[in-house]
Amino acid sequence: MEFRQQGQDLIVRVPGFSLRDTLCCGQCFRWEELPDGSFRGIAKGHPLHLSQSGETITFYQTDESLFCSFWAPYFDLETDYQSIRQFLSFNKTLRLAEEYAGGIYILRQDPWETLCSFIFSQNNNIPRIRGIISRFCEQFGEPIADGLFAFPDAERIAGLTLEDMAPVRAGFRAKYILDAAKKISSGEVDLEQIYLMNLQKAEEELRKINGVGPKVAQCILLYGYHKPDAFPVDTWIKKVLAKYYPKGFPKRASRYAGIAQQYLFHYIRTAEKEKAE
DNA sequence: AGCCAGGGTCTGC
DNA sequence: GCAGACCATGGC
Repeated sequence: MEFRQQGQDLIVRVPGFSLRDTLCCGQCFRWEELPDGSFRGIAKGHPLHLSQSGETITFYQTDESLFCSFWAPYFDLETDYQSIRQFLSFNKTLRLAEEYAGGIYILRQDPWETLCSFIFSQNNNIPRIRGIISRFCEQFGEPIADGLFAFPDAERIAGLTLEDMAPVRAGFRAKYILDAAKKISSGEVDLEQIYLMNLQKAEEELRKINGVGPKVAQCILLYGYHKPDAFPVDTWIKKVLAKYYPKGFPKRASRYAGIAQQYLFHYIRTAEKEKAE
């Protein structure tokens, strides 16, 4: 990864990285693709507009200090994904998935936002998850920039009633969000401590929250805590496991099982659709 | 109309 | 421990 300032923008070269695949692969729900193919979004209260052309990413209106302290870690630009991809390619299906979806980087998202996002995700589809989260932030988050809202903090949400949540149209998930907010803001569950825990303890801790089961917990650990061995199993991954790994997922991949999972998820959902066309 | 969507809880065996 | 009903909502 190399970068340089160009006027008010920051220009970054990241070979192998795909901005679109990274932002549209289902790990995050708040980035919007504009008609010109660029993306606009907000993370930890920082608004951003960026685009990709070839191996070059342009972070508009971004200075070096914010890039180094926040955006480079957020997009995980310091990690060597080429060697991870090579490591995973020992298996034929993994190699195909890696070749197809290897441009995906695993973001370092905020744990609280990730927790809520994947509670909203249960028994739901990606477009509707995006809509729910968008309404949630518009209703309860601070306006930051034109049309962009911060993700509301747990303390704010803990003070809401189910009635307040109605406009979000989250269905049965609304009560889980309120339970999460109460347990986080009261300190009953400490999101900071989870960074220090191993996978199993971390999952146990997260599952103290109503509406957080194994799949949601693993998503939070992978996308919110950047634990690359977390392995979320949803309906799509179940199909992959049944079809390609009836004897179990290769143990050799377990160190990067979450990244493999993300490649497989994107591969099975989009590559097969393309083939059908 | 019925099924599915990045599931979890609760009940009954 | 494990299957099965049930849970809101929207797109197809």
